[in-house]
Amino acid sequence: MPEGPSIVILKEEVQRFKGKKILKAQGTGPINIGSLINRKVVDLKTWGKHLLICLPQTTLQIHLLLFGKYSIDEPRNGKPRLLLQFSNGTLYFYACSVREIREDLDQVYDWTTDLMNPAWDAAAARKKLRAVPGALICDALLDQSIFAGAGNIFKNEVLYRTRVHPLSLVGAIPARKRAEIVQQMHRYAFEFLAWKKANVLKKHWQAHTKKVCPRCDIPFHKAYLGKTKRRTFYCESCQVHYR
DNA sequence: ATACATGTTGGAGC
DNA sequence: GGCTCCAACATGTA
Repeated sequence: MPEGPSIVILKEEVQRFKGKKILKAQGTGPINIGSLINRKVVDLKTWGKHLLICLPQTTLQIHLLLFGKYSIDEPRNGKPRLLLQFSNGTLYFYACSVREIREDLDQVYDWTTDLMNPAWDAAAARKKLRAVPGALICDALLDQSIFAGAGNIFKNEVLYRTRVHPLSLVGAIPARKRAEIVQQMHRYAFEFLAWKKANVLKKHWQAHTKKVCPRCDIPFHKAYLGKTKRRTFYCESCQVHYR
């Protein structure tokens, strides 16, 4: 469910509620549910893995985390974390984090960090990478303050495409190669979006969950690497270890 | 059925 | 005070 492109799809699916008034709201958690009634959805945005439901004066931030689910019109089993009913349908969110943001969104979010946003700034990402030479690249690619919206699939696929070993030190990777990684992160975000929409995302995985390197045919390594200790699939032979 | 998975946070312990 | 590490959370699937 949750990487940035999937949240963009979610935003597109809920567009019909933009401009609509909340007729009924239910939920658990820190939100004052009663205060939502009769307020209008003035905009729908995303930043990284966050869906932002903009109301006058305030914004609801939905993060689906690892297991979050949503549905439109058809409730699922269990109690929704948030339910919003409009004249033209009902939106349900389950097992997600729901927060309220009262500050101006432009103060809270740096839109240039979001891979999916037109404001995405590759040069800024390169600069942030330059600033963390001691980090492992497998951790840096999951850093939401550098690549908002990227997740574990991005990490595995982009490191494989660019032939970079996940344990490479950011500072040891040549600047040109780092630039290529940044560019591929952005490119993969939009390929992910297109493939997910066409229901063929998994078919295009070259490394993630794979057992054998499609390039040289030797077995992939699977390990839980970096500070993030996330599942990593890589080829010791094809991916260069910069250290 | 036990483990694992597209993720983040909050608090303990340095 | 700040950094790091780990437990905790939530749910469907193999």
